[in-house]
Amino acid sequence: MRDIAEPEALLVWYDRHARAMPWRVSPAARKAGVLPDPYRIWLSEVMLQQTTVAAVKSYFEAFTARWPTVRDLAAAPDVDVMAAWAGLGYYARARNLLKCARAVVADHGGVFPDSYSGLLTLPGVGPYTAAAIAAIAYDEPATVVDGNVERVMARLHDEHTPLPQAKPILTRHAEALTPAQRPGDYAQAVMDLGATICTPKRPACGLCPWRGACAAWDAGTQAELPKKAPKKKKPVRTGIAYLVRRVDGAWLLERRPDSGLLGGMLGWPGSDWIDQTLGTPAEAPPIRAEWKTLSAEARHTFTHFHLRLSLRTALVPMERAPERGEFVAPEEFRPADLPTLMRKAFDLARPQ
DNA sequence: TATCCGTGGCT
DNA sequence: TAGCCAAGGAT
Repeated sequence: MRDIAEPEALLVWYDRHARAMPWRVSPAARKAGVLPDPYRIWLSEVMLQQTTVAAVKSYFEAFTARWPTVRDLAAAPDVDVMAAWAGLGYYARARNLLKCARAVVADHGGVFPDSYSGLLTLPGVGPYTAAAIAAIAYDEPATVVDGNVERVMARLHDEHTPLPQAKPILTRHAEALTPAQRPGDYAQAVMDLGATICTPKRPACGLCPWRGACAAWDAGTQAELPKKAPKKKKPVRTGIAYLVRRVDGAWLLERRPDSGLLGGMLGWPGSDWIDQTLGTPAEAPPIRAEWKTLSAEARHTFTHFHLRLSLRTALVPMERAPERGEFVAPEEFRPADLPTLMRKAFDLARPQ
């Protein structure tokens, strides 16, 4: 006979095994009445969307050191925030981050809404993030459903319906378990369980506080859950990027359009990127110059395609005016402000 | 509902 | 190496 999964059992486990994170208030401190700053919870949750804790930590520290409050962030220039986000990926998050900060200041007096529905109206805040902020920052019994929770619920209930079709079912299971006591700790506990015990591969069931309640454990199916729809193969696209240096050391860079891939980020001027099967991309030099082609190409994989970027370099005189982009003085140019693809291209082209 | 949107670590 | 995966949201 299988046990019933009890939130209390998970909380006991969490009291002993909660991982320290820069934005987290420990279970002991929460019991003493300490609640985290909603600004820091919001910022961390946006950064954590589809992103690992390890990757987020340094960005979180940098953002909160530079912009300690939502008012500070709301007042920041767009280009500063985009540059600070460079390398973290999914750049729409950074654009929405600013929109959200400015909305909180303009429409909510600089204070984050304390309800799920209020949070859900904010840019870049969806069902998961709204529930996470409500639970963690305000201790409201909101149910968080992220990839960890989906996996834990699929295993607890031995649910074989593939994702994303199974999402509503798994959400109902998660809602049924959410406790009225310590909902903030509980939300973090389920996600910690998924991240450290109920892992995608080789789950550590021997250490799991819910093993006695787990239908997948009983059936021996835990390693194959959750089922997922098969993924499509990524096509290969090719393009050309032009890395232009002026004789004074300035680099020719171009701000990408606000929407679409790498939207709002700095990059090297270039051609369209076309599917490899459609031939080779048309040259699109941003300035008149004598071009050298690098033997190495920049390779980078995005969410839905592989890119092979051919690199052209040139040195141009002071008086030469570009048709696209703007020259950035060497003392103002930081490769770390570029998205990873563009930084790879720079690393291949830069003088040693 | 399906597609678009990054990156780095791990196996 | 190539695929998988991570505290999703917008359209």
